[in-house]
Amino acid sequence: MHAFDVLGDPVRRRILELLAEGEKSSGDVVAVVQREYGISQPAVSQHLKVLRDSGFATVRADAQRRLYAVDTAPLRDVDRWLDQFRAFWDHKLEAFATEIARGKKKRRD
Amino acid sequence: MHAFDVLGDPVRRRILELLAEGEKSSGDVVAVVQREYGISQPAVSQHLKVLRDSGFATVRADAQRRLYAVDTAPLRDVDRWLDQFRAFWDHKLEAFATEIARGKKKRRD
DNA sequence: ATGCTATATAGCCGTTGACTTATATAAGTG
DNA sequence: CACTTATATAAGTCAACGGCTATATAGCAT
Repeated sequence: MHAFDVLGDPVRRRILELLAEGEKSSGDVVAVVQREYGISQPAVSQHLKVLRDSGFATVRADAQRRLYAVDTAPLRDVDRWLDQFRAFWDHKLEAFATEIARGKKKRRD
Repeated sequence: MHAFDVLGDPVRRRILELLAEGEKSSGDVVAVVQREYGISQPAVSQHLKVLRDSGFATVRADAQRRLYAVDTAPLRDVDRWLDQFRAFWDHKLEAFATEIARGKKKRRD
C-alpha cells in the first residue's frame, strides 16, 4: 500500500498524530480512536497493522501489550515528493531556508 | 474528497507532476498518462475533475482546449500536516531553517 | 489449570472508487 | 451547415477497502 493511500484514512492519520506524542500501547490508541470515531477494537487493530506493514509504525512487545511508535521514514518520502512543488510557494529566501532544511547542497539545476 | 485521498491515486500524482512542469492541456495530459498507464481518455478526464474539485488544479479555456495548471494550496496543507512529524527528522539547526521556511514566528509551545 | 486481559486474525458484507463504453457538449474548419 | 477535434458526462461493472462480529493467541494472575 502506497504511503499516500495509508494517509488517506482519517483514522490512520489520527493514530500517527497520537504516536507522534510518544510511544503508545494498542489499547491507548483504541481508547482514543474509539471515543473519537466510534469504531471497534478490531477496526483499530487493522489500521495499526496497515501502519506496521507500510512502515509508518514500529511495535515492540511489553507483556501482552504492544507498544507502537511512529517511524517517519515514509513521511519523509512524502515530504520529498512535495519538493517538486515547493518552488511554487517557496519564493525568496524561504527557498534557501528550505534548502538547508532538506540538506540539498548539491542541487544546482 | 480529502487531499490525501486525492494523492492516493498514482495517476493523479503523475498528473500533478506533469502540471508542475507548466500549464498543460487535457489532451497533453491524456497523451502522457495513456502511454504510461494505458487508461482511456474519460478515465483521465475524471481524474482531472477530481483534481479540479479538490483544488489541486485550475483550468482555463482556450478554444476547445482546457488548460490545466497546478494549484499548490492543498499541497501546502499536506506540507503543514507533516510539520507535526518533522521534529523526528529535523534535529539541530535544520529545525531552525524549517521554521523560517514555514514562517512560524509565533510558535513557542 | 482456569480465567481474565490485551491484542490480533478470520470471514463476511456494504460502500466507494477507478475503470469501461457510449454519448453529449462545444468550438474550430471546409 | 456538416464534419472533425477536444473534452466532459452518463451509466454500468468490478475489486478493494473499511467496518462488523466472532474467535484465536498470548501473557498475567489466582
